[in-house]
Amino acid sequence: MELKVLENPDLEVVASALKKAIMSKQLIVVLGECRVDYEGRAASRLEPGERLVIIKQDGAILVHRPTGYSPVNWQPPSPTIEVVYKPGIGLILHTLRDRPREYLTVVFTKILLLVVSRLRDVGEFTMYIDEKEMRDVLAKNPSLIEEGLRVLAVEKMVGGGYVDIYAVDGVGRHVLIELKRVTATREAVLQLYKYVESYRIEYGVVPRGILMAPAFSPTALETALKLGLECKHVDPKKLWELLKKGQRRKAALTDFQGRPPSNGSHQAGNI
Amino acid sequence: MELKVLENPDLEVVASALKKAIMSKQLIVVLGECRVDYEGRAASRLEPGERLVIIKQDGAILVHRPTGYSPVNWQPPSPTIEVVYKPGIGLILHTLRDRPREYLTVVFTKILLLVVSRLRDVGEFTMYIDEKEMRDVLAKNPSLIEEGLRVLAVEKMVGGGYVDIYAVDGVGRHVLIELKRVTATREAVLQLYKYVESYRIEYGVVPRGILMAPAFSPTALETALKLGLECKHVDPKKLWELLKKGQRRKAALTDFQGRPPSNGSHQAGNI
DNA sequence: CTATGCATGTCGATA
DNA sequence: TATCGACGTGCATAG
Repeated sequence: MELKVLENPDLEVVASALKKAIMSKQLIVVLGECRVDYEGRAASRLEPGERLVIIKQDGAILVHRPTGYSPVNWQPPSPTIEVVYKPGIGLILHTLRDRPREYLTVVFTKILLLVVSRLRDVGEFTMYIDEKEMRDVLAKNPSLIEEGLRVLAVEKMVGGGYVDIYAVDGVGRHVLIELKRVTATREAVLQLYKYVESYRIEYGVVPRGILMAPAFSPTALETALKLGLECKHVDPKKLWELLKKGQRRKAALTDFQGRPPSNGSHQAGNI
Repeated sequence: MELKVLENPDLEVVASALKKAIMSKQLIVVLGECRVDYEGRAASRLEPGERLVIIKQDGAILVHRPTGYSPVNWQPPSPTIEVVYKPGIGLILHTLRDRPREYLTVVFTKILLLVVSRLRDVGEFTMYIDEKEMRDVLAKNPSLIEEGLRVLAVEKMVGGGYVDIYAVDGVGRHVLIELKRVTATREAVLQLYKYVESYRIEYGVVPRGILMAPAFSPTALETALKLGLECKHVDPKKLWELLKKGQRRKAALTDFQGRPPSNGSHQAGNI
């Protein structure tokens, strides 16, 4: 891996190094004293201080202060990054993007460290469970929602949007299920209500509305009660375990395919 | 400013340097090959690759891939960070936080660069205009919303939430105004509708509902029309200019206080 | 401390 | 391309 490190470099030296690094789409890390101006959707100014500035290989720019999760200033991958050294003023980094039109200007007055590199990163990123997977697990195991439930569709178009699960319960009533992976707020209840109302208007039948979430805010519960909607607890962790088990089983099947099972009849009972 | 830079260091050396740096709350930047496991609200795995890992002075951790704005994995400022070197496995960085209970594990198999430093950053950060400021400017200049409007309150409690501006129009009708700094979606309309409904139930009067935003999505306009809510254009930039003018005037007053104004009567006309 | 709503939200999917 | 909804959203604030 290429790696260039300059400690306490001259601003003019950094300027030319930066231009080259940006041109060749390398990763740049700068520790230095700077001030930052931003204008676009909002507008901000950051007075001078020592910061960590990152220019990524796709042109994304992050200005980080020494604490906190989020960058104080940033620009998503932008095509045009300008570097200018002005004696007496400093090293100016200027970026511009359209849609939305926004600019970000970083003016370095002192550079403590410049790192230029190119990272090779093809490692896959997997999120084990998101709302979609929760939905699929529940759709495949409707008894987790309610005994006797029969799933008719996932992501059914109702009115303007899509309800997560569409089903019929044990006594034949239509059921619309909205799913949340985190604590459900009043917003989620209103979203479900919107579906229930749209469904009523469209089909002339009042369906049951079930909101499933690991927890509910008080206002969510209150609103659901008022609107005649049901709240049901669901444990994402449990679904995740189920999903993992399912994947492991699938993996196992793949692993063993073509090999005669040593005790196939015994295993079959569990599937 | 303290600054330690190690290129291609031994994992064991890095381990002790990291422990010391974390103990003394310094800023750490690592370029290296690693894999990452996360489990908490969700769960994820990141396969090996070269990444930029940052440990901030408050214990916040960011794992960045070579492209994109957002970190692929992270942990907000967490009190407990563990560093262990296991020969044959690698350098393990393990962090845990409660509320929510989440852990993040980074396993380095190769370190290309280690930077330890301490940034001094007391520069002030100013955001020129956010929704709150837009609201205040509009409340102080209600004619920008509608001629003859009289503002009764900002952030008035209605039902569960707070409506941005509460006013009475020229013919005495009550008005609820919801404000958006960006393009208003259907969600914003529903939020306003919630306020209007709550108000109707609470006071037995149907108020006007006005949604103000720089732009409206088609579904927002459609939904607003259906629900009898009004959409009004507002230009954040214009409000920002007004705000700046107000602040400049205020600044000017401060600057000149105690000094006899040279042309006070002329200025008064504009205030 | 929890609940609520904003954010330069960002990001992906979809029409 | 614009819109929509989810997010390990993070974050400040009000109660």
